[in-house]
Amino acid sequence: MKQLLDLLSEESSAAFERAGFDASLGRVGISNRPDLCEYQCNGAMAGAKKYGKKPIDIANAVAEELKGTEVFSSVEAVMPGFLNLNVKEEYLADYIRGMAGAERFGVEAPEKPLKIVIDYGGANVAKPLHVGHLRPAIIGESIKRIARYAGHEVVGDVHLGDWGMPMGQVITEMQERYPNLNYFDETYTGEYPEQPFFTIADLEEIYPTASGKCKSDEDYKKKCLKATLELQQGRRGYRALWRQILDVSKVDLKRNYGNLGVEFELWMGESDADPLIADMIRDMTDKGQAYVSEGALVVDIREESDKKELPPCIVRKSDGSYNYQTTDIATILFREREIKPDLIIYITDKRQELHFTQVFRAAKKCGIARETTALEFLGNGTINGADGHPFKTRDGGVPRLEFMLKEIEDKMYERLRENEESRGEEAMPEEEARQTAKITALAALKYGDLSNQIAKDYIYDVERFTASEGDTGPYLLYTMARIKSILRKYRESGKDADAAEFPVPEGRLQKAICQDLALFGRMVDEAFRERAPHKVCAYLYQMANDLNSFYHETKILAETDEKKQAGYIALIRTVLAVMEACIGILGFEAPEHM
RNA sequence: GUGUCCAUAGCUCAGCUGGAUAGAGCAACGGCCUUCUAAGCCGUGGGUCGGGGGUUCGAAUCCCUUUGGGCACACCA
Repeated sequence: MKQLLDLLSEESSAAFERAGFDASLGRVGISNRPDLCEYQCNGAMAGAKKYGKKPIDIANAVAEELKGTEVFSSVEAVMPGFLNLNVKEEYLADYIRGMAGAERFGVEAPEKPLKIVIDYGGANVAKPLHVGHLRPAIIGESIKRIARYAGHEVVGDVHLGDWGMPMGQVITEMQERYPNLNYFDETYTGEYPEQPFFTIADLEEIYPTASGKCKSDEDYKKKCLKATLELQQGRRGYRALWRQILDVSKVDLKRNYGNLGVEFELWMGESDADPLIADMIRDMTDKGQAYVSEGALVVDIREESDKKELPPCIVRKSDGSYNYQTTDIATILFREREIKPDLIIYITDKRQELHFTQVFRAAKKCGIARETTALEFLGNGTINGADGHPFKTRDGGVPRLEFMLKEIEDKMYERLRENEESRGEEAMPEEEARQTAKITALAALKYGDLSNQIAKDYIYDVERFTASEGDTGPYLLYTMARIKSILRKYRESGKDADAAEFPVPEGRLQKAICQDLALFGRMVDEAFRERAPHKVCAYLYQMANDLNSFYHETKILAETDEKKQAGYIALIRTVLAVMEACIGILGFEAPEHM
């Protein structure tokens, strides 16, 4: 269905036309002075020059045309030329009834839905997830869901780091430790064991060890580079070992992403693009797009409009191996062949922007990405500690995701128990309390992250995110738990909460809630267009605020007028449903009770 | 050095394609639990929107400049 503001704009635009002005001036927006009106139109001022009239005269003329419409309850032209509008309660109620009865609250799929690939994992095989993976995962999952809700066809790809130097490092370290294993025997031609000889815990120890040695030991680093190259060139034992490392790692990664409420449709990796690389490189070379420079094969990606000379894109290193620019370009080729997307969105730390600029340009220049495929980089800011520097553990290490989650879950569990006690309630069974704490913790973490703009850094503060007050995830869930509690009791009294009809709002608070509800579609649209989950957060917070004010003032279950009560029930039921949809596209859930 | 992003209340952040008196939360202070979850609600105080210029009827928002900071800048991802 059409968005409320569009409907209001149509009314207003028609009035501009009837008064002899351009319809485009009629755009209606939300009032920035809620004390004066609900909606406003500033077109009279914009049109003053064009028509050589005073803004207020235009506004007055339009206001005259708008009087007596079905839509507005009041229309007022005020100096210097604002058009202040209020909407009829009945109109608003009808609109929301329409929303409530429609699929996805009236959010319509676009005429031509886009096929979108979102690349937001970036996890590396053999390395546990850490702070750095948190934002891409959370943001990517949310953008994926927003895009899907907006009616597009979307798949998320984890795009595992399974083909670069870290693989060579792990293999090298294993070879150092267990040189006699037949994986390392180049003359061996038999089968390799089915079961890996190592666990995820081993990998988590081996990789950092190898990585550390590389920094201090040149010879060791050379071995790693060599192993990487040989792996990529297909050395049999290495491939077998690599496959096992991959399998062990994937199980662990799936579990960890799962705990974050993050799911990928595709578990592709850099290695999946590998078979395409040789032909791709040959093609680039044949066409003269790639040439040798300082021993490496590069693609020039400079453009006239550049303010700065950009370094070329290296597609093959001077030692003959491929780096992540190669695999990223080959991955685009892979996606073009297999998926043919209209849009690929990459979500990674914003520090990688130059890399993606190079990759995108090279892919376009070499005709690997079609003209019509939009390649988009969405760089996220870093998570900082209280000191404003990248978040670290006490001893200066990189915090692991698992431990961060655990910390925040424990915090929520504590709060839950404290609140039960202060309310004098019966304590929840242990298992339920843990589960509730888990759900709430994830909401606290994700809301704390997503309520910030993507590109900006933010300060990670467990105390603040889990806080019992303010603009937090728990606050939203608490609001929802309150609604659920009322609905539950209403149903327990034998009444049908779903049968209640949405009421014509009475009073300021109810109307405010209705206005919030009516803007849902616009919010989804905006959140998708601007890739801005924080707009969903802001919307939710506004909604929760208005609902809580209403909640406080109106005793719903004590209401003796049954019809009135049913109206209240319909109101809060609708709010709950919309809030559910919102947290759904943010990527978290609400508990029944907290 | 070059490019790029950022700078809004003591702290953490919003501010919709320029619009009326720049908004929230935290912290501070003052109210509200015999009634649906007080993880709540209501209120008070707190701002030269980093500085300076410009465009405009109108600028936190657009342009220029300046200061301060983050980040990136050929074979690591």
